[in-house]
Amino acid sequence: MATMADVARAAQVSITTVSHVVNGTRPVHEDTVRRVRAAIERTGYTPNILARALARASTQSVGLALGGLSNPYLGDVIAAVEHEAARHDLTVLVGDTRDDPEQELRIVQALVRRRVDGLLLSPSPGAAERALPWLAAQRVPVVLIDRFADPRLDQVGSDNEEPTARLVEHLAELGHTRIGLVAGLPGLTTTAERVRGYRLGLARAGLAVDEALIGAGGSERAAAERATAALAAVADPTTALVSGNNLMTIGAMRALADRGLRVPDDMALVGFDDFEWAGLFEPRLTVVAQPAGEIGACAVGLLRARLDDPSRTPQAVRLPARFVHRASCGCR
Amino acid sequence: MATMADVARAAQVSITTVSHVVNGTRPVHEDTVRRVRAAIERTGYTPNILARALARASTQSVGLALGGLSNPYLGDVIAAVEHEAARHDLTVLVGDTRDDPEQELRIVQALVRRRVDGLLLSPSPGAAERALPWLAAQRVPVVLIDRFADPRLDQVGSDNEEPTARLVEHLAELGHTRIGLVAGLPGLTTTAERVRGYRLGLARAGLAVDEALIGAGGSERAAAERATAALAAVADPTTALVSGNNLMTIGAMRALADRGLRVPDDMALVGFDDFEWAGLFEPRLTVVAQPAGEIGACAVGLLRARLDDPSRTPQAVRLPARFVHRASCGCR
DNA sequence: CTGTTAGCGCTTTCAG
DNA sequence: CTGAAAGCGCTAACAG
Repeated sequence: MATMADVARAAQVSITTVSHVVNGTRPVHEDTVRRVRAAIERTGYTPNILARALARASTQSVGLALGGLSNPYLGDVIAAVEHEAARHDLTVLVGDTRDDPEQELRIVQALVRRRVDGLLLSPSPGAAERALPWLAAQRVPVVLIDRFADPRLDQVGSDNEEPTARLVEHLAELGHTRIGLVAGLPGLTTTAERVRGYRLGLARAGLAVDEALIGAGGSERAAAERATAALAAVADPTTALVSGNNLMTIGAMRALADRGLRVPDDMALVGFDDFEWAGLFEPRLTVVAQPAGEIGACAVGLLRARLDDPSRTPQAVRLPARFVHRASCGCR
Repeated sequence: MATMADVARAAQVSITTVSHVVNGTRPVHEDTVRRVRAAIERTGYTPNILARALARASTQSVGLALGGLSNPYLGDVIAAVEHEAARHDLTVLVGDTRDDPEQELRIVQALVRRRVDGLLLSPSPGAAERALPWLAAQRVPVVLIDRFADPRLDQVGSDNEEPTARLVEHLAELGHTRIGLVAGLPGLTTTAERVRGYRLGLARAGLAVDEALIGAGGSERAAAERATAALAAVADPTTALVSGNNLMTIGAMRALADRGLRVPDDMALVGFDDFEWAGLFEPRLTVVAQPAGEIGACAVGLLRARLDDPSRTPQAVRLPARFVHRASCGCR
């Protein structure tokens, strides 16, 4: 594969000059430019960006470490991050932490070994014990995305409490008094905040909290199926359910369908997270949509800001979620 | 950030020795190993794999360029490729060609600039004019995945013709005589093969081909909606539909629901591609499942084989698809 | 068992 | 407007 030296030889100029025409880093006589470009063409030269990164001590890339890449919400976040990064000539390297602290550490290390300029991380429960301290020791610029974990770091995520409360209130207004929650993984700030929102919503509606109606959905589909089945079977059962994220919503639907319960007639169902097919299911799902695009863009913005001023004081940004009113709540 | 030189100094050994204990590339006295490991610990050393790649002339990474990363089928392929790659200490860099020849070329170039050791590419229509010739000129090892395009390259994909024929025959056995096809993007080998399978299935069932029943679904949801609507409205309309891929199946369902047509009673629907939620829709979808896992693993295998013997003769591998019988075909 | 040394391909002073 | 040369962090002969 052709190198700059090959091009230089072919164009009868120094490597320095080739470098400068490739990067536009200093004025070069236009005839020379032409000769160099021709030589590049002729040799089929393709820059080696590893070598460039080594010499420049910057890879112009950022790492993005998330848990559960197959989650469509995260897909939107990835797309947004890549879009925003591309606008600033940054490449994105993504890795899946699987929300496991050890795997998270491995992924984060892999990214740092690749010398990403900074890192966007959705901290797993346990990040504070493994990945975060390691990153701090390496002095790698980090911004936390989607979930919050450490005020000493820049962080950005959706508002969780208020929108969840709103979901509950909506159900209460429809006359429901036994409203269950399929809650996410304990240890995630998002879970805690959404549970808080659930309690808040009940309180606002003048409803008491029945701890038996808070099911452990584990942030994923299978556990949510079990939790939903349990919630549909308690004494004086629930007539409405709030699900804590998209995967659990799917699980809840599956569990309800399996027991012959129809949504919304037998059980109203609303959830956190919108997803592409939420409007395709029957009935169409009423949900709270996280601002995935804004979150991704904001995260990149925060990282860039920190990159060019490492001593900036850390910010925590909350972005508002959107209530998407469809039919699964029981409204016509 | 600590370098090998820092570690060497801290451990009072040469850089060479540090390199060898880090990589296990030659025997080192165990006391020395201990000293070096301690120094690594102490300095917080993290290897710079860019520098390593530059020195070794190998990045131990492969590029994976696909069209439409949000497609769940491709998600499975990606997971399989990463899994198989990881087993051989290879990292995967993925890029989205959006099935656009220009974007495809850009992505492929970006990957080569990163000096991936080889490339897995799902060729867009038009790859033969842009990306493929460029790659050939660069002499980058390439294996084509999912779609076929050039016998001079290694290629691997699903069997398309026979499974599609099987879908059609199944519908015919159920008594359908007006069977429509929502076909994919022209120019893709997968599309052509599935259309061929459709014709073959009709022939085997003793049914004539009515060209009016072949709709242009464009391989994506929106076009498939339009095509489906049209197929449901032709004179002597179809009573059963075969969809050419997962996205188009979604579009077909949407279009049918919008016109109040129930599956399978008013219109039977079967499709190519299984996807996570195919069993969640009502009715559950009867589909042909591509062997995404095997395809991904095989692609990595072919690339590795070529990497260590560039003069190997190119192989084209067809992997069998699986018929997943559920309810949308109208069977009880 | 360990160290010296010459690169890998590129950027970037410094000098002209 | 152009070039020589030092060096980014690491690997791998080669020599001992």
